[in-house]
Amino acid sequence: MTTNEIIKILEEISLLLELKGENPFKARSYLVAARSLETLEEDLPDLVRENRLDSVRGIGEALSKKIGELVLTGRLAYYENLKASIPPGHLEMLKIPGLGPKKINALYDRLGIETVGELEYACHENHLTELPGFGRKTQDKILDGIKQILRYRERRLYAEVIGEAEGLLNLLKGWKDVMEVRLGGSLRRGYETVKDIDLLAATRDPGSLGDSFAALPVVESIIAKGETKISVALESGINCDLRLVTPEEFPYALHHFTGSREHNTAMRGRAKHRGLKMNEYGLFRDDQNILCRNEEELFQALGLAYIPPELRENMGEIEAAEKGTLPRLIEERDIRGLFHVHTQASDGADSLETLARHAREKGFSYIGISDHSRSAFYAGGLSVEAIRVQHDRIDELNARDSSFRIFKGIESDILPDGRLDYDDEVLARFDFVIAAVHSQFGMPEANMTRRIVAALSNPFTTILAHPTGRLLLAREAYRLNIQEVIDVAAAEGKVLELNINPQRLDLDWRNCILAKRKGIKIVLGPDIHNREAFDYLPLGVKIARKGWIEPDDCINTLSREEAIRFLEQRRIRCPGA
DNA sequence: GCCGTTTTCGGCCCGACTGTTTTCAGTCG
Repeated sequence: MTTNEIIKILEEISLLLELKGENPFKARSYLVAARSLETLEEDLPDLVRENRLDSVRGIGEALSKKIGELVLTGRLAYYENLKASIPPGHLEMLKIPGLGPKKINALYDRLGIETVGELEYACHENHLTELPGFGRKTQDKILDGIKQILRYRERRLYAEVIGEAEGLLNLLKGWKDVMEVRLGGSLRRGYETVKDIDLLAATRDPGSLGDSFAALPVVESIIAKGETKISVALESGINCDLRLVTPEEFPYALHHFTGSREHNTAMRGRAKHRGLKMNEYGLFRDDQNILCRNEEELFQALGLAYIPPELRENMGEIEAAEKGTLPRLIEERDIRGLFHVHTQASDGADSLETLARHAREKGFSYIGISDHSRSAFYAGGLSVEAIRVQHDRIDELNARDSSFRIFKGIESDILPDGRLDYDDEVLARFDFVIAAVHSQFGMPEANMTRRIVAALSNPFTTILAHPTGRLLLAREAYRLNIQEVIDVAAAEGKVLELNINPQRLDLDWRNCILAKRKGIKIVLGPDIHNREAFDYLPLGVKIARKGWIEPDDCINTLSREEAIRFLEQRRIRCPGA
């Protein structure tokens, strides 16, 4: 059982406990443990075998035993019993807005409702209005909620939402009553998927601003509207919250509505510990607000360095901010060149010349071309002859312009047995080799891990592309011991790709944190199949920042000369090259 | 279920909005 599967089970137990009406802090403790497992530095089975699991933050005696059982047997009796004690449809019913554990249990006790379908039927039959604590409005809201979960996915890709969010932001910036406005929530934190758009505005006139916002043509319906918060459903199907505060409250509110919830909980705990109270309106000692003009001063007031929004997931950033060991996160202007670019020679839309020109115009100093290898026949993988033709062309272009460098690379399939796709003699001709899995995704974990480890151990491999193969909201990662892959990559001095295609964002940022700690270099790979993909870079950098990546951790920040040297050094180690 | 500069027991972050209520419970973030 992989660590990821164990994390999912802990999260599910937390929900099941809520449904059972257990102590909410008990339910939360399972979530805290799940977050800790996400950035575990050591191998989970090792920790279990050596009885050291309870040294992990948020894992005590009971959870240590339960996680141990999962690791060693792949099962957990406690979880199975818990699951069996609750109608399976109740978990799904939790997703309906406005329905929580108490109401779900009331529906079950009074009406015997076990599934979303039964609930929908009961609403149509008007049965909910008979229940104490329920009324006509609740019933209508539940029906709407059911329609909504059937109509829309729960989460969207960051890239799918950011355009609309920035559009609204810019619109609000132009309104005269708006003194300041920012994005908050998961969009500001650069989370890979988002549930809604959070906007925060400073104003002296919240009433009229709220009315104007609710009246926007893109607003399909109003979910909730009060003094400080307006929730609406947009025509695009995504929900948007606008929070309204005074300019004085803005810094505290910005921090509060940026989250994450886990980060906020830890921050408020820290405040409380120092005899302070923290909320969206201020930071108070007794009833006296401690003046903070911006987020920097707010962190300072709590004895912390400024924590960039991307890091606010309660994954060690508060401790680092206290000790002054926060990373100097990578920025877009640090990027000097790109690797993982496909041309018309395989499945790219643009020619080598067009891509090189475009990259130069965008201010880059180099690109690394990497078309597909011959086994990727579906993608027009390159024959040995086609490679020779491409290399001649690259040599010509490089000779013509010494200020810009085109590197010769290949995205070589990792064959099912772990070999790369060409003989050593051919592999030795490239400046760099990206190894990637494109077939037989369904292999058992041990085989897939062995396959990728073999590719990482190949001296010709420079980079491992999209290490887990996931497609966000569409396809799970292949079954893989990512811990082992990271360890081998570290030992072999290989580069791991953070593929910045918005659907991939793979390596996952949580694993970027682990890879960085092991000293592994990361490459941002736009996986360019057409010129538009150059626009992936802002999101790619944001996700890299979320993975605690600093300029020195990332090979895209190398200057042209440094990149030449970096790749040359790695080639020298290859036998026969 | 976790955790300890007040603690091995008793806390555990805090407030807005809604709907069904005459003072609050449930849900949400």
